[in-house]
Amino acid sequence: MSDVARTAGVSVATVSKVVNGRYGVAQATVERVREVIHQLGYEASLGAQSLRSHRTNVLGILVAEFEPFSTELLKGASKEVAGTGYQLLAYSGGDADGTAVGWERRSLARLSGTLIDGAVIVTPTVVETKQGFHVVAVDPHTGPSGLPTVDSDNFAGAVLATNYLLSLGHHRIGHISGRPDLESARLREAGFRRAMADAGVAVDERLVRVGGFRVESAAATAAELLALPDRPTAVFAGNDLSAISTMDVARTVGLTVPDDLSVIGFDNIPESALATPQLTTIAQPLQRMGAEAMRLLIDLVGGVERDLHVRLPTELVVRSSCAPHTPSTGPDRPPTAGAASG
Amino acid sequence: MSDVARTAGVSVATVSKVVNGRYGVAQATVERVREVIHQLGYEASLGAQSLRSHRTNVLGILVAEFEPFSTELLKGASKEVAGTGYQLLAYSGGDADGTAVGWERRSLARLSGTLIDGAVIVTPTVVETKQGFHVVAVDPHTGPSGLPTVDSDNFAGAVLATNYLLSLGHHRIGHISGRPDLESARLREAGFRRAMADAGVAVDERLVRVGGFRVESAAATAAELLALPDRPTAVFAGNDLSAISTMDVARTVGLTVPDDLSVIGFDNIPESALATPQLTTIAQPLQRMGAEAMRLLIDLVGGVERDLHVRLPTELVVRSSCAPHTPSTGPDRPPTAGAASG
DNA sequence: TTGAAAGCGCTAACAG
DNA sequence: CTGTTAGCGCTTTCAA
Repeated sequence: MSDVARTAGVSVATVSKVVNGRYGVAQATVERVREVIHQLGYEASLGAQSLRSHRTNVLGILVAEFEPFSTELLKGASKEVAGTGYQLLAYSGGDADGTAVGWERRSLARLSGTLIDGAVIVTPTVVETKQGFHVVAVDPHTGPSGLPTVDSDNFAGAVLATNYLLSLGHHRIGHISGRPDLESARLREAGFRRAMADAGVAVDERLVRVGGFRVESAAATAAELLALPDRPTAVFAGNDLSAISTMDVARTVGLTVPDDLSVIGFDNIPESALATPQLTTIAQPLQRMGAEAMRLLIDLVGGVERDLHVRLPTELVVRSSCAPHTPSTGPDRPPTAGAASG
Repeated sequence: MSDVARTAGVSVATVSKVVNGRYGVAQATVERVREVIHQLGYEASLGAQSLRSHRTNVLGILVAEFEPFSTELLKGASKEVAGTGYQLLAYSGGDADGTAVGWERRSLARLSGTLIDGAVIVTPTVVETKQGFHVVAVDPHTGPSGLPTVDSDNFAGAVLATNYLLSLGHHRIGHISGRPDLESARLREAGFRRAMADAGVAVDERLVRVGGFRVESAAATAAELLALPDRPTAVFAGNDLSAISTMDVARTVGLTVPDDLSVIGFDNIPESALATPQLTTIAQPLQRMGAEAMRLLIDLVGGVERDLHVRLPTELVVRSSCAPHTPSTGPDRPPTAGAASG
């Protein structure tokens, strides 16, 4: 900026005024400075600018890592933000294995005082709101209470998934649950149990295990499940990543999906359609969730009064990873003719 | 930081030393300060820190917008960066319609003096390198020359795509080309022409039109192509987004893909498998490209001597959007009931 | 071993 | 209308 000032023969203060369109600068000066700025390709440093002004027109989206779930949100957020005059800054603050708790607090602390005017945080577990700084949570720990939130109807989705499996005649249904600290994971398990109860099918507790929503941990859990003497004939995985992991493990131990094992996921990340076989799953409107979260944040920053909680519907997407339960599928059932249907 | 200093009964200078692990602080003081930092949940402001120290351990990845192409790169970059001690900051600096030229220069100028130690820029057209700041380009304007670069073998991929269409018996093949300012787009068109020439098939210039790599512009181009009295029987689209757009347009004008029109794309973004019908395409190893770009950047920042250009292979992914050319496929025939096969 | 002071690039008050 | 000055939160001499 001092370069610009020197070249244009004015002070940095004047340049600053021109850059920020403040009143009180002669038209001729404005034009001269503009010209120099253009020539020199000057652009204000985000760091310095925000340090001083506490307003940057940059909105943050904080994630642990850039995986399919968060990048889908990002696509939606990006579309929503286009044309609003805000820019988007996505920050990945998780560490190596993505398990470190507290990344959300750290990232927020690093960016919030400066740099960004507000933030969307993806699957946060603990976030104490700094006052005067706006935060929106997507799929958080605490559920609807507390922070402004965007999520989907996890409970209903889980019921949908479980009922679908039941309707195919499955009874020994396993559930690989997600991160126990996430409300969504708890609701999915609760939905699973509700649907089973409503159908009068007892849940075998040995078939319900934590998978943690991540590829490696879910694979370990799936391996345990499938090694059981009376293994499940169907698995409802807590998310698509776990489901895809489960299918991989099934293949490894010589099981064919969906003939020997039906698998259903949750999320409908694009990767679920790329899996072999293509994954049947419960769709969350991921991009829309990202967009809604940004909209909510923009409204908050702009002081717009509005509903602080957005819940979007889920739906069943039938692809090829589930099949009717047949006698030959079950390790424990005596042969019965015909496919069951509910 | 002054809060911490006050609470711990020391000066901010001392706190800074503790935070940065500098020598010359009594062990007892270190522990006391650490304790306070922990209690207060203090985290240094990225903005202020970088303004002063010019080293942040944050690497940037600059994109025009978060669409499927850049988010795939992001996934790869995220994995590569995990465990290196760097954090990833993705910045979307494009404006509303994503067409504004110069976003790369602006974003770079805003972030480079401070905030990030180096950057990967996705599909830049013009970038003047500031010395002392490391930049890696993915799929750039200028091709291999100039900046350190990561790209894929666009020419070979285009030949692959065209030959595949040719092998299915198509002769009237259209090409919806990409952004003329991108080397990749030019190479894809060149590959198309080469393959056609090698096969002794003349290119009808009316069937080669700019689509610009984006959904809307490609749709307009596709509409023109399909409205031609002697429309093509197959289209090689410059990227998957254009290809999917083309399929949408085809449906709109009553054409069935692949029976009436074969479509092949380029990129293999996850969305291509979600399209109906599933898109046959040329795969670029997108995530690997993102990872390689980060690796290259990390090496540059770390002063490692290495090859500054990485080119990765492309491959044909056959799905369901292409079919053999049959007489009934031609536009000059009256519609016939029944499937066009045999 | 510690703290006072200067300054990173910028903006905001105020004086000229 | 313009420039001088102070200070955002931090790091870094340098003196105590």
